[in-house]
Amino acid sequence: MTNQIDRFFSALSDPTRRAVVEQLIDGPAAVSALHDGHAMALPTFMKHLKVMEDSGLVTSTKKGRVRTYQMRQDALRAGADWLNAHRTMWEARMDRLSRLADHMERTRS
Amino acid sequence: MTNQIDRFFSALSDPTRRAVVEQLIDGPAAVSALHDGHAMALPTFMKHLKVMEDSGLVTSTKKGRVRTYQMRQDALRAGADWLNAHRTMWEARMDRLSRLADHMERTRS
DNA sequence: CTATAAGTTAGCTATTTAGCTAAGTGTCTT
DNA sequence: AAGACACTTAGCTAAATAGCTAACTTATAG
Repeated sequence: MTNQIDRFFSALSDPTRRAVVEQLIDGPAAVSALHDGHAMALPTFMKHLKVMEDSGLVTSTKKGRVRTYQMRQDALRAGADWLNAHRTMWEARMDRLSRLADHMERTRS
Repeated sequence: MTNQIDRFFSALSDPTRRAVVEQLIDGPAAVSALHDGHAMALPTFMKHLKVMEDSGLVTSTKKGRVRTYQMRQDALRAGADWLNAHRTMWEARMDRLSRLADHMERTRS
């Protein structure tokens, strides 16, 4: 039942996974390079990578014994769009409210 | 250990909770008004509201027997900022790469 | 050809999450 | 004062998540 945007936000709700995004923005990297510096067992870390891949954030390809992860094109688009759209609606509403307050201020008996 | 941004993304990873955000953008609403149309028991629904309040997305106040929820000022800001910043970095990198590819194209023997 | 390196798979535990029902607490309304 | 209304609390279950170790597979290096 959980759809893509659920998985997207869920993937970003963990600091380990956000760190991976930040690292991958600088370019593709192998599992062990990504794992470096994370104080957790490799299989645990690999579960995070799987979550990220399932969420559409990243893709991976294997060559020889090394698997390389990379950001996916437009990975951050859908979530950013959702947030920007809703933030815009919210700010528009705040605007209307403050204009209304202004008006009531100016026209008070 | 889970920090505010974890909770923020986690709160938005559920469709029920995103629907509540959308409803609250139109203005504050009482628990039962928010609950309307969601096919789940009220206590279950209230847990979602608690998650949202803990995440900093919304606040609530109680007057008489009615509790009213409202969007919090700048609720969507932190998450939108994170995403926009990272998307920008990513797109800048893509730009550099495509300029590089161009250059190699033009200077090939 | 053996050893090491890079992942992977399997299987376990603890915690969190999402759902439920039943019963309780105040606050209106009549 | 009684009943209805709007939550709230308590306590349960099932499934998902995050972590671990141990053992396995497949490349590459020597």
